[in-house]
This record gives sequence, C-alpha cells and structure tokens, in this order.
Amino acid sequence: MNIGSVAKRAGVTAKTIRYYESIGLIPAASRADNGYRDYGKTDVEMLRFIKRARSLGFSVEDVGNLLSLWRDKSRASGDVKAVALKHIEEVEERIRELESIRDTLKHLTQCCHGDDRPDCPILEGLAGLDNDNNASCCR
Amino acid sequence: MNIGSVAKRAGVTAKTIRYYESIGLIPAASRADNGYRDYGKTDVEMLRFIKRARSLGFSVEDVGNLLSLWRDKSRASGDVKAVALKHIEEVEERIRELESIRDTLKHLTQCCHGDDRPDCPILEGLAGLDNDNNASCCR
DNA sequence: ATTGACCTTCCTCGGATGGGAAGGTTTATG
DNA sequence: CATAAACCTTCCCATCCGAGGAAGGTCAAT
Repeated sequence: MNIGSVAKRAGVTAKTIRYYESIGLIPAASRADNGYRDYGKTDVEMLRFIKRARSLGFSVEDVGNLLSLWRDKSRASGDVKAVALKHIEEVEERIRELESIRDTLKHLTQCCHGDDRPDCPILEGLAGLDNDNNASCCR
Repeated sequence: MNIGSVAKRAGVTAKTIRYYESIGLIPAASRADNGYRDYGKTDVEMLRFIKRARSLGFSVEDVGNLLSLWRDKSRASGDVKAVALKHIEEVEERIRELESIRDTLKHLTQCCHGDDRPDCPILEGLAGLDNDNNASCCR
C-alpha cells in the first residue's frame, strides 16, 4: 500500500506520515522497487492510534510512550493509566487558566458601556495593572 | 532609560522588546549616542499594557489592534468591547474543547483497572476508534 | 506520447519568544 | 589605570507540529 492510501485510511496526510517517520515516532517503512514506501494494515492501525491520541492533546512525545506501551504486550495497564492521569491533570490545569482569563475578560467587558464614547474601562484595565490578576476596574 | 531597565520595569525581557520592535508592534526606539535604545516612561506603560493583554491570551496581532485603539483618543469604547467579546468567544470555545478531551480521557481511565495486568482499555480505546469522539470503551 | 496522479527529497514558513555567539560600551573595583 | 562584570548591539538557530511548495522520478490510463 502506498503512502497516499494509508494516509487516507488513517485520516492523516502523507506529509504527516513522513514527518512521523523522520522524527522516529514510527519505524521507517520498507520500500518497494520504485523507492515508494510500502505499508500494511497494521500501519493504518498504528496511525489511527496516533491520530486519536494527538486529538486528545497528547504531545508527540507522549504518543511515543503510549505507542511503546501499546506494542509491549506485557505492559501493565497501570503504566498507561499513569500517563493518562498525568495528561488529565495538565488538561485541567489549562482549563483553569482559561477560565481565569475568561472571567477577567468578562469582568472588563461588563464594566465597558460599549458605545461611541471614547473612555473605555477595558483599555484602562489593561493599562493600569502591574500584577497579573483580576482587577477592580469599576470605579 | 536603557532596554534592561525598561524591561525590568515592564516585567518583560529585553529580547521580547527587541522582537516587538522588529515586527512593528511598537515603534522603533530612539537611540543614544552609543547606539543603545533609549526609552521613556510611556514606553514602560505601553509594554505593561502589552504584557497584560498577552497574559489574557490576546495574540500579538490582537494586541496591535488594541494598542492603536489605546492610542486613538477618539476611539469608541464599543470598538474595544467588540475585540474583547470576540476573544471571550474564542477562549470559551477552547475551554469547551479541552473539557471534551478531559471527559473522554476520564472515561477511558475509569474503565482501566490500572494494575499489573496487561489488558488496558485506554489503549484499546485509543486504537479502536475511527471517529474522533467519545467511546463506549467499557464492555 | 501525453496527461494527470502519484511518489521522492529538500527547503521554507508559521507564533512568540529563548538561547547563545561575537563583539562594542559602560561602570565598578582593585 | 587596568581589568572584570554587567551591560548593550546584531545575527543566527531552536522550539512544536506539521503545511506548502519546488524539482524531479514513476505509474496508469487515454
């Protein structure tokens, strides 16, 4: 199977597959006589695995770890769970950050009358604060 | 004031200031006789403004827009509010994405017994699904 | 024979800086 | 005064994860 077919089947681009090979995430494909990369069914599965893990926000490095656990038939499921739990922690941390940002922005916009007048509490809020966190912009 | 002082006062690095100048986010600083960049108090304010906007997740391009609104004494506060509201939308969208990711991961980990046994529903969940979304991994 | 769809490698780009080299300047200390 | 430390300058390279494209080889169908 050529790289285009396997790419389509796995839902990734040929570019991405070559990139994964170049960084060692996946083993180098064997070559046909014409020099084209040649793939099999297991390669499609592997790429689907990678795609799904990436879509869940695992870094390529994380995916590398998950892949070796996947291939290691004698791995402990606890090892995998540890990777996943750590990632959940990071995702939740990021969510908290974004919520804090959202709350600050909402606060600023609620203070702003939002009409044609030039005075704007949002800009004042952005300008006036040295510290990184929430403002009592409403005078 | 040299770049180091203004950097310290604004809470950014000298590198960052030079970068902002290079991309045109801030005007090129005037130079002293020795060729060093020379800054004043308003530059510190401007850089603080930028820093705070960046910490709230505005892209450098967004910050450029906010800066010109900031400098334009006759702007309408509604213009600023529009930028801010749009950014809130984007932040909330990103939060929803991450929450979806987190929920999928939690689901997978809850299915995993997490001990020394080699069978692992997390890996199976990652491997088995073609579509991008939630799995009923628990048999 | 030609066209179009593949494939190959290699190079560049993006966002928003950080790191560091190579060299000039200023300030502080001995 | 000499020297060292702490500045400053420009310049290039690295990050992360590919996307885009150029230049060229190969294959299948018309």
